[in-house]
Amino acid sequence: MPTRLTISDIARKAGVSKTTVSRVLNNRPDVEDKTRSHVLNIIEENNYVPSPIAVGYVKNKTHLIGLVSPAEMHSWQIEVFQGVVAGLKDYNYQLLLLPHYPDEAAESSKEFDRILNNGLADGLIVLHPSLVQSYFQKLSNAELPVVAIDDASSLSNLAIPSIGANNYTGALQAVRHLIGLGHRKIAFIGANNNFRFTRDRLDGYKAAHTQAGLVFNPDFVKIYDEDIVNFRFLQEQIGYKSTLALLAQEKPLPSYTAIFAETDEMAIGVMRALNEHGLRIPDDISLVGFDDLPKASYTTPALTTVHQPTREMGKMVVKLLMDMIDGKIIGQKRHELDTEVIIRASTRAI
Amino acid sequence: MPTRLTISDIARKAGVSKTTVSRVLNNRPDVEDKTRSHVLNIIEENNYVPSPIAVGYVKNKTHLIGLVSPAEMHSWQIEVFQGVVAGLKDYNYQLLLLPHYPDEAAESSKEFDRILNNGLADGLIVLHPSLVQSYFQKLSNAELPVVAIDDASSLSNLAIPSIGANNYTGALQAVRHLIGLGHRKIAFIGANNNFRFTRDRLDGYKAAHTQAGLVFNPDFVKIYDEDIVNFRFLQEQIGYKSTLALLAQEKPLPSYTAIFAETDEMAIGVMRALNEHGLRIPDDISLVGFDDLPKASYTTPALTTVHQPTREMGKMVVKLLMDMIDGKIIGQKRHELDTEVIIRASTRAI
DNA sequence: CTGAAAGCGCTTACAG
DNA sequence: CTGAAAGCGCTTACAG
Repeated sequence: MPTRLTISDIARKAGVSKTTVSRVLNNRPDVEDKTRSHVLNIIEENNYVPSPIAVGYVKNKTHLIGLVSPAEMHSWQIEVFQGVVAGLKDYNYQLLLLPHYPDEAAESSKEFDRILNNGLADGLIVLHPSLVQSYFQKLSNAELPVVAIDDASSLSNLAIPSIGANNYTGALQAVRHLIGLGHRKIAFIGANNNFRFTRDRLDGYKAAHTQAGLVFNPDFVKIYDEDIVNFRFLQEQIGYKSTLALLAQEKPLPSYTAIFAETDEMAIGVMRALNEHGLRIPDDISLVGFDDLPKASYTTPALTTVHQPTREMGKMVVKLLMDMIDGKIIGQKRHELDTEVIIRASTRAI
Repeated sequence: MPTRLTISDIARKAGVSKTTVSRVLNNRPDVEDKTRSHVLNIIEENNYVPSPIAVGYVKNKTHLIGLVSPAEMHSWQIEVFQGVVAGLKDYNYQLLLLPHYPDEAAESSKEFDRILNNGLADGLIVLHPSLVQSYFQKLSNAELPVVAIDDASSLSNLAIPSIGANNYTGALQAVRHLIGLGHRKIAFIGANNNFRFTRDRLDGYKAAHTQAGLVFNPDFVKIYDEDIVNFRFLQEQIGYKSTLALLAQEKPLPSYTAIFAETDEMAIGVMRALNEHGLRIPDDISLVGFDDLPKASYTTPALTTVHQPTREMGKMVVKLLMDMIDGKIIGQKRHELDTEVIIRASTRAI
């Protein structure tokens, strides 16, 4: 096939006008059956496919969904991403990647402008929790349908609908599990609460204490306070450093018998720190993570954690965006999906 | 911004013709400096960005790269994928996902036609080892630049350039590592050799024996022969089942002291089978995998394996495709990148 | 039910 | 150095 066939070629071969071919292509009712099947035959014979770029151009609709994410995705983001891809199966849309490269953080506003003005996508999915607020501001002003996944925007009441796990309940369940095992002194390790999910998980931790009639000890809550530029690479270190700080408080042995880490990556850092101090999991200290990353079942011991329905979240975000594009929905709502505690080998009764 | 500005708006505001604006936009030299800077100012002031779809349409170039992959990517594919994204940073191209959904395998030819005729991408990256031959045939006939990653096409001499790890040398190194530790009887577990990489790894295993003056025992080579429809989900099972078959051959104890598994996923299956039979790694049997997946360092014991430079492969595939699109290269070559044995805890001297 | 014409937002010869 | 006109491959009123 040297040069691609156009609608004119098909019209000529079929002996009809381009208009009629276009009608057939778009399944318009106002075409005689005979004409339609004849044109369809010609199309079939010649293996003709209309140029998507021409169609997109004239219809002002590309059938492309832009996915804004860090260039280097974090394990959790990849899971959601795969859910998005799975969700797209049911729609006649394709996914365009709009990665954000962190080294351009300095001029990130410009970089984000480039992404936003890209003009190629009919809608945007934001899978980038640490996206700067000003960008969300711009997004919410844009005419483009946008939906976010576990984002920071919700903290400032921007008009962007979002989807996430029920982080509050998830944390509540996790800590309840520990309490159910007899633990009474449970430490919390997390990052600063610039993120909605970090805040919610801490709240869940506190609520579990309250509901069980326990008072949590603020000394046992380690919030890593430095600014988190690159959340992906810092998490393990946050877990590690926070645990060291926690251990330094009580010598030689800590009084808490369990630790709830805000993410699995942090939990892995916790494991490393405990290991180095000769503390055994779960014999000396029980440990619960959050996220249920694929690697959570490969740690030693396998990590008890809170499962997030990442695939479902990906699928749901697609459906939501599609509804927005179709004008069926004027979003702005927050949707939360249920979590589940996955009990593995890092927790035990005392 | 209610309606988007067009080049005509800018031309009017600047008091020049659309042609001149277009020249400025495209950095053509034949514009007076004064005119250029004036137009540039107007563009800047109005925050004007040319419609990529219109530009793509008229230039017949979308600046989009299509990535053909399974909808559900396998850990190794994700690593390469991230390399592709990283590689794209240096080019003015964006990535369009062209996932293949396996349930449509029945009519996969049609499904692949849809992808191929998509017409939106200026070039294609195929990250889908089990892609059917007929599709590669079509790809090689298409006018579109295509480059594959560790594909099956090379087996049939199709004219598609490809990139992969040096699987032969990688396997050679892995088995040499075992031989260096004193192992003399080393089993091999792999899948059928419909894939170039499976064949090469087996060849490397054999070569290591030959070069060391050892004869390998064909009874110790377990090739899982059933057709592999969904490589992702079967690997762990292949490792598991093949190990069981291997163990059934010699009772109660095997005479080999090490196993080389063709992939890390298979190695994980091997671990499970050995565990169930009360054989300890590495005390009773040493184990080496291949791929160095992220989870390889989280297994118990941490897996000694062959590292593939997946990020580099991703970057390289982008560069190659860009050169092809620019007409700098008429590919067809196979490129291989070096591997490295990562020694962890699953191997030891005997 | 069908077709001629205009137009989407750009670029590219062509002419000056 | 600059602009008028044609054209890329479709769709969409409009007229019949």
